[in-house]
This record gives sequence, structure tokens and C-alpha cells, in this order.
Amino acid sequence: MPEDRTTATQNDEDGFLSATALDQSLGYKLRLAQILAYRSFEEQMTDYGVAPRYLGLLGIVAENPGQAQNRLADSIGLQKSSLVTILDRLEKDGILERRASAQDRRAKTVWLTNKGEQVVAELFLHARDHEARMAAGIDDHLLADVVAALDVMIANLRGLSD
Amino acid sequence: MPEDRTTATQNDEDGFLSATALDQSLGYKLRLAQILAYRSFEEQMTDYGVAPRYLGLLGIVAENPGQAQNRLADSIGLQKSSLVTILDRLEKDGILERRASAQDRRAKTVWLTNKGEQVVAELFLHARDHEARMAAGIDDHLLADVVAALDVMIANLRGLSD
DNA sequence: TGCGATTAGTTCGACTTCGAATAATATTCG
DNA sequence: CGAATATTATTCGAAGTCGAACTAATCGCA
Repeated sequence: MPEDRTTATQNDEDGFLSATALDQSLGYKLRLAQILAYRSFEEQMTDYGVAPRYLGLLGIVAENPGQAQNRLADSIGLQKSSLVTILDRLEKDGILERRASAQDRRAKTVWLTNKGEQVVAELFLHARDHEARMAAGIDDHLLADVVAALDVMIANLRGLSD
Repeated sequence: MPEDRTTATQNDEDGFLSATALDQSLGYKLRLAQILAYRSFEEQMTDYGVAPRYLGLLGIVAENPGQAQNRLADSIGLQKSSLVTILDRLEKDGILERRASAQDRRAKTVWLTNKGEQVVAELFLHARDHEARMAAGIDDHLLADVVAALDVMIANLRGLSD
């Protein structure tokens, strides 16, 4: 499809619109990269229900068994109310389970099931492959710098909202 | 609140849970950074309705007046059906307007209003400030590398879904 | 020890985004 | 030229996330 010449445009090289004002916009690029990354990964992971979308959460539960819901929600950047239905579905799919806390009768603790551990292990293998394709052409040293920079931004943003 | 010692945990330095498996996970960090960045920015921009959330879209419309809805949706990574209510609300707030296309009776073209141009200019000033705080401690050269790396990832991800 | 403040999880209505289906229109091809 | 196919925007029900309000429980302090 030839470029639309009826209105002034600035295409990037693949037919998507862009804007000079956004060229250095971190927030915008984070959002776009995140939307595309999650959609792409979830499209490929068709046998795992909602687990691919919440692999970050599941990874944290795997290495921190028995944590409370509010801590998990905080850690992945979602509201505690959002976690209710997320955990409902992961529990229904047999990926994790909630247990009552021995220390605090208000609290629930969250644990992976045996099936959950297997699913998480498989999804991490797929995720590694997907990330290799996402990051193709970026050398390892730069990639490590990007990850470190993301950590700094996350820490800064967390500090902004205190 | 002291560390919870009843279950094995791996805290990071600010009381948020983490996981070794996620330390190098680009997808997860993109998502977390994006959630926190947008929430933080939107919390500060209390006088602008939904415009702050869609500043990326508005920036593209500003520099590409008169584009079709599906191209805008593709460019910001959302489904065309999502754009319908987004444009409805931005139009209702007087930020932009849709016009019928002269070339294609199915299509609508999207234009900023005068008010929209002003709002976008103001929001970009605020966004620049917000991004400075988000990226505090990251030197300019590394930041440029991060932006470039995000562009490569976005291009790779777009290529994966074709 | 009792009480006020705070916390943990849930509910509910609202907001944001998705994907299938639809109507209208444009394009392609025999 | 007409039928078949593809495209654009919209609708609608569903999924994902939010934030206020609520109940139950805990904590800290006088």
C-alpha cells in the first residue's frame, strides 16, 4: 500500500506512524514494547490458560512460597483487588493454591502446586526463547545495561509513589 | 515492618519480592516499569481527563494529522476496536475530532483541535519532567542506548506478529 | 485492657482493552 | 461488469485492572 499522500505523515520504515516528540519518550516506548511483547508471548502460549500473562507473578511465588497476597500484588505493580480474580483463576487451573495464614487470620498465603511448578518451568523455557527473538540484534553487553537501567527506573518510580 | 521470617523469601531492598528467574526477564521488567510509569504520570496529571494516558497517541496525531483510525491503532499497539471508545472520550473532551474521509466513505480521519494542541504541548512538558525523574541516575549516553534498544525490540516484535 | 488506627482480603461498579461479528465500502479478478 | 474478497469502523460481550467501601482481624498506645 503506497504511502498516504493526502495528509502530511511521518512513517517509520514499516508503515507504522511515529512522531519526533516520541522518539526519546521512554514511557511511550516502554508501553509499546510491553504491549507487543506480552501479546506476542501469549499468542504463542496457547496451552497454558492465563498462566503466561502472569509468569512474573508465578516466578515470584515459585521463589517466595507462602507470601501474602498484598505483598505479591505490590511486587508486580498491581492493586491488591486485582489479585483476587487473578489468583482465583490460577487456583482454578490448579497452578497455585491459597492457604490460610497461621500467623494472621486475615491473611492468605500463596503457594505453587506441583503442576504449577512444572508449568512455570516450561513457560520460563518458552520465555527465554521469546526474549531471544525480541532482543535479536542487541549485543549481550547492551542488553545487560538495558536490564540494569530498567531496574533503576523501577526503583525510581517506586520511590516517586511513596 | 520486619522481614517475614516464616517462609523463605528473597526481598529486594525496598520490601518488594523478587525472583532470580526474573532478574534477566525483559518482558517482566518492561511490564513492571510501564505499569509504574503510567500510574505515576497519570496520578500527577489530574487536570487533563484521559489525555495523559493517551499522550503517545496524541503525539502521533499531532505530527500526522488526518490519519485513519486503524493506522493509529496499529501504531500504538492497540486493537482498532479499542480506539473507538478512546477517540470517543478524547473527542468528547474537545482534544481531537474525527472527520469523514474524502477518499473512503468507510474511513474516518483524526485531527487535533486547537485545545488539543495546547493540551498536548503542556503534557509533553510534564512528561519530560516525569521522565527525568524516572531516569534519574542513568547517564545520557546509556539512556540513548536504552531508547535505541527499545526501538529494536519493538521492530523485532512487530516482525514476529506478521 | 480497651479502643482507635491500621491492615488483609473481598466485593462491586467503573475503566481499559480485546476479539468476534456486523454493515458499509473498496478492491480485485475472471 | 459483476461477483467475490478484503477492508474500515462499530458494536457487544468478555477479560483485565482499578479504587472505594466493606468485613474481619491485628497492632499499638494510653
